[in-house]
Amino acid sequence: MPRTLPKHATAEDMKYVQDTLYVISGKWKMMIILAICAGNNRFKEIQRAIPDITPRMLSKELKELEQNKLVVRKVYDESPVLIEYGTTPYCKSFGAIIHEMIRWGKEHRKIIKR
Amino acid sequence: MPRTLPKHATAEDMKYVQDTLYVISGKWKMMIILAICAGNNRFKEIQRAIPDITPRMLSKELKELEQNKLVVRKVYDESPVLIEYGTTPYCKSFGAIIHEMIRWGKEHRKIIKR
DNA sequence: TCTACCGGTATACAACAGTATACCGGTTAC
DNA sequence: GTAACCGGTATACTGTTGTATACCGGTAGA
Repeated sequence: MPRTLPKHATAEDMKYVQDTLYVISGKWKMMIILAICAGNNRFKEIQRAIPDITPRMLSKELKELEQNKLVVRKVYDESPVLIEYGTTPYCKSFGAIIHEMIRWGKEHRKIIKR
Repeated sequence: MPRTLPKHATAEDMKYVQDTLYVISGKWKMMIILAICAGNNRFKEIQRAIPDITPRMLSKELKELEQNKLVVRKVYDESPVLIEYGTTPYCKSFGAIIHEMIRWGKEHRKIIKR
């Protein structure tokens, strides 16, 4: 893993970075993913797991996550119909970034505090 | 580098992630950092290097980057006074995340396109 | 029948991020 | 003196993001 800034990052590279940022931007997206990973798979479960989120935001963010294939929405055609959200294997590829962010954020707080 | 999502990420961890996201959020921050890395160290140089940025935004983003110690503002007391922006060694610790984002964004575009 | 849960949607609004446009005082080059 | 560059600031606006609050039809249990 390189520890220097890319000196020759192209405009193309920047687009990729912006894409990645776009996909995870949004106040609740990360929390939603983690809530699902923690076993909250139904709409109301996720809502309860994330105290202050409104159903409107949850609905909206879930749709975006689904479009970006980080989350799948499964409909079980029982009665009453059961809906479950799950993370995709692809979503797990996100792990590296999340861990890097935790590490960097931790470090950052130390740096800023002095 | 772990390739799975953190199953037991704490609320604390989430704060760090949000912090990291906060520091690099902003439409122009990444481009500003890369522009400086590419050798554009003066205000107007950076402005010319990033075609559509307004001086207001450049000023604002530079201040935030300075507060977060990713960028330093050096004043050379010649006449006329010369001001130079530079990235900090700390800023380079960001490299890992940028590279991860480029990699992931590239991958993501493939995934989404099919 | 009444209440409560499910998976959401509708409408209106507030807050924040970003843009457009003009301008500032100081310095140097013609 | 006047034009152009430097490093920005001021004001007003637009656009996007997130919030608040209420509500929907369908199902299940008492």
